[in-house]
Amino acid sequence: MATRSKRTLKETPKEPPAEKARYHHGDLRQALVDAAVALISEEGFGALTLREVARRAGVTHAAPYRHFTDKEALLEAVAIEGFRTMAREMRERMATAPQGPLDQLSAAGVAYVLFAVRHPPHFRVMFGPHFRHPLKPEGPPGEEDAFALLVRGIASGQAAGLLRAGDPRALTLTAWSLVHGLASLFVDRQLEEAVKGLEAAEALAIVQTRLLISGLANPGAGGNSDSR
Amino acid sequence: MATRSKRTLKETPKEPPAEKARYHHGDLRQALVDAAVALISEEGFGALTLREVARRAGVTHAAPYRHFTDKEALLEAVAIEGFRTMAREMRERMATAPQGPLDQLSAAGVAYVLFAVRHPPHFRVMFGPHFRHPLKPEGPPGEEDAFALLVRGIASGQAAGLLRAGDPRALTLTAWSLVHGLASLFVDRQLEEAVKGLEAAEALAIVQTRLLISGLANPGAGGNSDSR
DNA sequence: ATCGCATGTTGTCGCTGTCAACATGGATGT
DNA sequence: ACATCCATGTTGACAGCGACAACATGCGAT
Repeated sequence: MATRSKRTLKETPKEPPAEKARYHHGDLRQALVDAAVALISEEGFGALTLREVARRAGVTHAAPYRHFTDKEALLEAVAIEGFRTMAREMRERMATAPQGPLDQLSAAGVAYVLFAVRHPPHFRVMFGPHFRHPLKPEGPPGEEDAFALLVRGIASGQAAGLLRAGDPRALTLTAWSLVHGLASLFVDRQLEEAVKGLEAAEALAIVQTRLLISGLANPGAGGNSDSR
Repeated sequence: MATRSKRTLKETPKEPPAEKARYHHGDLRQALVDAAVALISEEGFGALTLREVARRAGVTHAAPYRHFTDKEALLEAVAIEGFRTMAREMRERMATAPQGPLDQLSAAGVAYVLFAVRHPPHFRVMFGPHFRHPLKPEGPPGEEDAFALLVRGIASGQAAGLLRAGDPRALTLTAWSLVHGLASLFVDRQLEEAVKGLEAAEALAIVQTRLLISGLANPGAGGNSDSR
């Protein structure tokens, strides 16, 4: 088997890029997470098996237990990776969007939906019925998670007088529900087959977030958008 | 136990209410569905086992295979029951609500959310990652499903000039996403623990649907609601 | 060079999903 | 009335899975 030699370490006296150790395998923990995501994506949720994940990672059936206490712990790692990736993608899209509060909010919402479309296994694990506790997002300290980004977007819009006044928590929940619902409908394939491409999903997400934002706009203000 | 003839194929002199048979057990098929729902509700999704379901129904471990080809088929039966119940609850709430288009739409949305809060196992199975095909709602002929009720609510609102003009499909998707997202967040326990009661959920759903509807209202029309 | 402990392996157990063969009894036709 | 049929339920079996214990290996600190 021409797989990557199990030890890339030979020398590499400089390998502190954080994360876990890399003893025999290299980075089995991450390899298991990746294998789990690929397996869900290819074979569906029912095919997710610790033993198959181990097989794909090239180790025996009990090796995963050195990194995860049980199957649920592996899924939890997938979920945490998903929360971090989602927040990162939202921040990235917001960075390349116009800086007005409403456009920022729209960018956050669109990125939320697109994350789900691009990473269905992660999204399903994050919000699926696989955990006992609600499972907090828990990103690296100093980084805003997806929910915080929405909260900030709503607050900025209200502060600028572009969004209607009122309990910001209610408006935030409206925005969150809309993007979460749209993302869920995409992932669960409830939408007409017409919108199956990534571009179609993006276009739909843009239409929906703009529609919502214009609905939540301050009736007293002039326009519906702050970038045109 | 009131018996009911099994097949409608032969003669069915006086028993066309359809449904399945009831030989030895009575109505094992429905008993298995009920047991599955109770099991998910009590022990969680991971505890759902065909053998445990059979145990709870008082039959041996292979009996379910006389009614369902496999575990997925049992879940499909749960999902179909859920779709029918959801549509029925929505119709019931709409029947007791004011008859204005916007109040009807709001009632449909609130009932959608409340169905999820009241029947989390059904909701999760309906929209979970448990099936290969999208799984069409499929209600009894002549009865509108949940989506059709939302479509009709939007169309009525637009026809009455109470909702903004535009592609009705876009507005319908907005409404569907909002209620579906709110329902999903409730079921997956992503919301603050503050709103854990049924009344709190209902109040929140009412606030959210009204907020959405006022956002989608026709700016040309006078008020936001048609019942006050 | 040595040793310890993290990492990976082997073997095992109970449980599950699924199938085949068998048993039972209610419905059916004459 | 009665023999029969077949839908329903049972028994037994097999492979695969999650999880654990005991064992083996080798990296890294000493």
